[in-house]
Amino acid sequence: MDEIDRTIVNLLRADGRTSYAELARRVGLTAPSVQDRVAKLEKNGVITGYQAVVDPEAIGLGITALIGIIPDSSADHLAICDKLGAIEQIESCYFLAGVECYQIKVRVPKMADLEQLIHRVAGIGGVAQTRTTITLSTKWEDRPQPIPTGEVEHGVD
Amino acid sequence: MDEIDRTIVNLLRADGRTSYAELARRVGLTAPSVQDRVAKLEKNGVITGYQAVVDPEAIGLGITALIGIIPDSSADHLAICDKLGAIEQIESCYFLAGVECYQIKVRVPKMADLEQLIHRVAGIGGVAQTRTTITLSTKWEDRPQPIPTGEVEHGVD
DNA sequence: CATGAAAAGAACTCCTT
DNA sequence: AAGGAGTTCTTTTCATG
Repeated sequence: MDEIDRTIVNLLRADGRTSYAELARRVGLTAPSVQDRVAKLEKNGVITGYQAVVDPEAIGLGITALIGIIPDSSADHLAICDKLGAIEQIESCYFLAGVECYQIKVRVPKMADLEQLIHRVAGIGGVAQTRTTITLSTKWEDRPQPIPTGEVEHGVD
Repeated sequence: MDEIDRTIVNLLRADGRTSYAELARRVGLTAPSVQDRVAKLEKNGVITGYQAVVDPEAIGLGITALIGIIPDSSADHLAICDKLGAIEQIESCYFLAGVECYQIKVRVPKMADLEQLIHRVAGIGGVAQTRTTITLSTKWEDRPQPIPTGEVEHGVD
């Protein structure tokens, strides 16, 4: 992971469809070399995939909500995660250092869907309480930040 | 936005580098037709971009935190948003229907960076209080959910 | 709105340094 | 780890139904 790799990753985060040829021009290498580097970045788990970024409102998911989840003290967390994972409306799920052990972000078309979803989450075994907050607007999301230069090991080379 | 468009968007969310040729095979059209549809989806704001998905830990951003922000009653929200937007460690920013008007998600290499960041946020004019929660683990993030079929208008065609 | 053909460019593999 | 050459595939444009 040198300066060139960092540049490649930054470029691919800004535009995931940048061609190897274009990347090669930007970093001053040839396409096969860049392809080689990208393959290694993927293999080493630095780049884990590529996604089209979609406007949720444009596909009928106009309502976004954050739900904090408080489990029972004796809750089975593996089971809770499994059950949460099965709910496809949950876009992200964090395990937190707080009373609300989990925070999930959900997207639904209508308020009625949100209500149904909350009941479903609240009904999961081991879930004591939920707290839902509606997002009124998304200022920004998934904004890539530059890779810090002071670097860290990442396993296999 | 018909069934074919939905399939294309779903495929591109799952893998943003899928070629037009491959998409064409999957939806039973030719590459130029698919290219045409994708161009329209981009033009209409359904697809807003493409991103490589990067493992934050692998690039030295091992610490993720959620920060709730409570503003003064008389706060200038445009100014707050501007100041928050200038902080590049903030990956996302939501305006919420709650006491904590904003929730931001930040990523930093070290705890010392988080501390510095909290002070910076707390120092923004109009910010009365912040509440930071460390994420102990990310169960999943940015998981694309299928596009609902009962559809919604999205402006220009 | 989709297709087919044709030209340009990119990706991929192999091989050399 | 990078560059060069050659092959294959894709992208892109354009004319047509």
